[in-house]
Amino acid sequence: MASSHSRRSGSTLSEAMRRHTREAYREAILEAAKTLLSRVGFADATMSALADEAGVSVGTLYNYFESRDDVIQRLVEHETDQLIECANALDPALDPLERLRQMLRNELRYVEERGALMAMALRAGIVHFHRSVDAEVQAATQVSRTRILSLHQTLLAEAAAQGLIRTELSPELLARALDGMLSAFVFAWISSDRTSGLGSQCDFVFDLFLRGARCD
Amino acid sequence: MASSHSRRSGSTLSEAMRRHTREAYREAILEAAKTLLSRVGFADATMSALADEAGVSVGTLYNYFESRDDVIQRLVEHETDQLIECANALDPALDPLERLRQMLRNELRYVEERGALMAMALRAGIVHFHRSVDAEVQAATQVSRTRILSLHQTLLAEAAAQGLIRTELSPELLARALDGMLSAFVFAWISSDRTSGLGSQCDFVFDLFLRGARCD
Amino acid sequence: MASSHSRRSGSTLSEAMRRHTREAYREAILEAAKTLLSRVGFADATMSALADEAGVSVGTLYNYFESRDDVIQRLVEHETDQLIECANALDPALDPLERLRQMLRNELRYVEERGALMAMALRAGIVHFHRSVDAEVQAATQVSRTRILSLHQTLLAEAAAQGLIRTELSPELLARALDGMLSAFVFAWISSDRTSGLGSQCDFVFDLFLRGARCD
Amino acid sequence: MASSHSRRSGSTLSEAMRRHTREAYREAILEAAKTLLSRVGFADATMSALADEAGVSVGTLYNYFESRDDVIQRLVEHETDQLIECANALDPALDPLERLRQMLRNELRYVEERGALMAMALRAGIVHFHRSVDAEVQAATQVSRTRILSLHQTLLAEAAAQGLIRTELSPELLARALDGMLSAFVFAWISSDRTSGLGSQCDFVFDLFLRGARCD
DNA sequence: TATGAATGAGACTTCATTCAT
DNA sequence: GATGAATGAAGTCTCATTCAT
Repeated sequence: MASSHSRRSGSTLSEAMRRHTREAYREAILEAAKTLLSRVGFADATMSALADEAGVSVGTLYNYFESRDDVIQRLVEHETDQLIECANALDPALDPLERLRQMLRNELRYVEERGALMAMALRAGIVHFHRSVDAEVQAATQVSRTRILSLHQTLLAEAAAQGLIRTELSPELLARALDGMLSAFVFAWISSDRTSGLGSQCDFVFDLFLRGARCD
Repeated sequence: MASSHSRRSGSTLSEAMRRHTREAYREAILEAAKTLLSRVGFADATMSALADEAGVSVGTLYNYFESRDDVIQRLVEHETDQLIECANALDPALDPLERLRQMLRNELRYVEERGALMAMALRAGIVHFHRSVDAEVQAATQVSRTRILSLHQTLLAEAAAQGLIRTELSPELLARALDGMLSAFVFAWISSDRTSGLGSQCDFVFDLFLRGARCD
Repeated sequence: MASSHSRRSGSTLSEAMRRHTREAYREAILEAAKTLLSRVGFADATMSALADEAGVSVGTLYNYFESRDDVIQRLVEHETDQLIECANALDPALDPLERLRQMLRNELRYVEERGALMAMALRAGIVHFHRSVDAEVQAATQVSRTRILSLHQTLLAEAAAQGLIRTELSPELLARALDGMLSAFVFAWISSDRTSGLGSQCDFVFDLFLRGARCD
Repeated sequence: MASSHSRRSGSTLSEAMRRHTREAYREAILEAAKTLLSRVGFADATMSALADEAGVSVGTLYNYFESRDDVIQRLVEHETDQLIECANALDPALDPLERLRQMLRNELRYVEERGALMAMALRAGIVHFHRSVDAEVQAATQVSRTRILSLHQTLLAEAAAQGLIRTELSPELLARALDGMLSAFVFAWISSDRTSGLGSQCDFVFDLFLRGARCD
């Protein structure tokens, strides 16, 4: 009745519904992609396997994404967004180092709960190595990774400004080192049976980062 | 008919010769593989490309290696062997931390000089992500990686025993963290134009590892 | 349940209206098809593109036509009808050769104005070559083509009867030859920038044809 | 014995043999392509069908040609070469018009004997219409077609110079018209059962052409 | 009836591996 | 042993057609 006018931008109801459905599909496919990638790796995450995982046909994937690379790229962005959302939710009243520690905990928890492989890829730029994952995707991954790294870096710079950490150390290099350590633990966790709490190792890493290994 | 060589007799001499020749071929192919992988990545390192690089035919590759995966696996092992050889050549009179620092320097120099990609694979288990690099290869890579890690770990344990580093810290976890930091710098170097000296960053990392970031 | 329209009763009025609407839709779709085919060729004239061009949904196309091939077939017929309509509108008082000349001019103008590709298909049976344009469509195209040819042929036969052209030449073969010449010029025009007037070349062709066919 | 030296460009025997075999394969594939295209049209001449026709595997096709388009392009060139070879074999002592008539006869005989469709494509530039027959192939086809047309055109120009045909008619347009007429008969022959002699119609066409083009 | 998302057969192409010479 | 052409499974992507809303 009300929707009989095909005015531009009108059709509020069914239009919204359609958009909502589409978005749900996209999300479902990305979710399936994450699961699949975690299970079989980039390598065997073929479009056919992804279709199976998502419970749709191959053609449907191409109704929502332009190509295999597009799926990966969107997934990387999607995951990054979620990580950064977590980070932004931190209490700004805390001192920078405490906020950083919380953020790292979040990231590790995220890895544990959500999807190991993607997070790892985010951390390590691993997408780089896969055939037919072309330059654009790699660049996008690089961007995602940089977005997270700069959050860390910013907090480290703040900490330096407040005299909490040594000022002669470049925040950029510090962030890189810190990230590397965490990545190593993520790798180890993934290669293991993934039972031990990954989050609990955050303190070890962060403490080592702050105090160093040397005897006082 | 004409192949009188393959008689049973007189094996000692020609046998040794044959073995020697075979070994030389294997080495040459592995060398070519390293070069090729460094240049084009796992993705485009097809058997055909490898044959070209090595200056032999595709068929010949299969006379020396069982499969593409086998080539990769042997290459990883081969490279690991060389790294460990370097490590073993270090002066045992030095204190453990100094030996460790030297060893890390070696590894970084190795990355710079020999082949970024392979070294990275060694450090990060990246082989994991490539299609058709199957479980066995991944396991072998893991083993290689563990062999290097345990050298680091041993030195850290020694250092702890001599009271040079905090004893309440697990050498295993310390080695993992240290490795992660270095990996991060290797990644960064590879992703950059690879001009800045990678070796020079060893001290930054090792110093950070020892002293920590915090103000005194 | 709600669809009270499809009751058996009161068919006359609404039935006519429905039929009229349907016909309008069909025409609109065929018009869109002609435009699209002229612009992008058979190859890229997908059903989706046709739906866009016609401003309807893909599903709607299938409410009016049985298949993609059906659309093409009906289009060919439709275009042929129009050409023949033009031909029938010619002044019957003129002598046969003059009527033929007018008809050829009409055809060429039609090509210029309406859609190069379709017309070319009509003239040359090109539909034959496109994948998934199946035998039935080809046959229909052939029929359309033959309908036009026979008009030419009829006029030539008339001309022969009136002693205007040599009678020992088969009107069928003459028509074929004439058609071929025109096709060649159509092809050339299409392959060029399509700026030069195509219609103006009609006289060259027809004159060439006549001075050969004409009685001495 | 003699071939134990792997000198550059040496290995005369096996090298020549190999080249010969390769060439034979290429020819066989092109021959199969011609047959297949004649039978099923461009449309259904898939690589898979071509492989079947040639009695090889799909992969083998790609050892000899870069792509499907490449096959078509080479085929067009190949056929053109043969046609032109025929033309060049004509007795230069004959007068131009007689040479032209012979040439046309050759072409028609060629169509009858060798492969209708390809020849038609050559004549009509039909390749233009097929999806995924890209610009380069079309250009190549155009070139091939032009090569043949210019031979005709040259002979017509000669004839004009010798006062055999009207000089006020452009040889280019004459050639085009002549070609169009022949094409029409080729089309008709192909669309028919292909039993009637095509070659025999040459005289009809050429006579028609001449009595129009000829000086009074 | 109109819609447009889902479907899946099928096209082209790649490349690890085999095998006849 | 060395060679390199043949093989064909497998991958990505397209698009005519169907069907639930």
